[in-house]
Amino acid sequence: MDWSTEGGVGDPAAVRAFLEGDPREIAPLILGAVLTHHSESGPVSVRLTEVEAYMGPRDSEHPDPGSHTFGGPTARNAPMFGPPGFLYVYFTYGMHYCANIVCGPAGKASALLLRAGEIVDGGGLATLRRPASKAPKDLASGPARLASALGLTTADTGRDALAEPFSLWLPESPAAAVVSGPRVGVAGPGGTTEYPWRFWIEDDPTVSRYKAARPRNRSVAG
DNA sequence: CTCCGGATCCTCT
DNA sequence: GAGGATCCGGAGG
Repeated sequence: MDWSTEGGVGDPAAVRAFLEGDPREIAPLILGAVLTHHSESGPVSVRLTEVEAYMGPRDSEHPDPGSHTFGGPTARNAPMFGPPGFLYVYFTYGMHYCANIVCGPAGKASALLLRAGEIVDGGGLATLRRPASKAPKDLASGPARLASALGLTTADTGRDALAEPFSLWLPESPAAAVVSGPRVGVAGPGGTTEYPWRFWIEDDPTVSRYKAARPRNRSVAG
């Protein structure tokens, strides 16, 4: 990757080649990249400040018990088994969407969950989509918040993030201070320090606050 | 500031 | 059936 390109790298072929690698190596380099979605209502752009890497199925080279693909292909996770640069968007908790960018060559079933970012364009539209946010830095400070601010839903899963109405620009240079730690909200062994695959820009105010996975209420008593 | 519970339905076993 | 790669508002310190 030619990091000296003025204004960053936006050529889809170059970006897709970059995304063909291991998401754990891509993660610290993709921080600072700008993802844009041109919807009918207008564009919104987010500068990524926090991502998480998710690897492959249990019988693969890099199994990941925290990944949606751990148990193998399903209807939902199908895009993760496809080529890099495409979106994997899933619906969770009955009300939220979260978006990933598929990484690795087709078949690896790895991806980067877009956990947080700074809205750098289309702040008005992002605010309309996220009326609950109390400050601009909170517009995309969480995976469901980021997806909401960008207007992403399961209608977008499987779509190419490197072609209209989307675009992805890699930063002019890698972020100076990137740190890593265990992934947020992942229950079981995949959420431990054995899998320190959450990456974020140190001290960036838009990074989400860490929360460990919380056990659910049991609806049925013993 | 931190902690906690409820919301709400799709997905896979 | 069970539970989730979450968010938000309210209560308490």
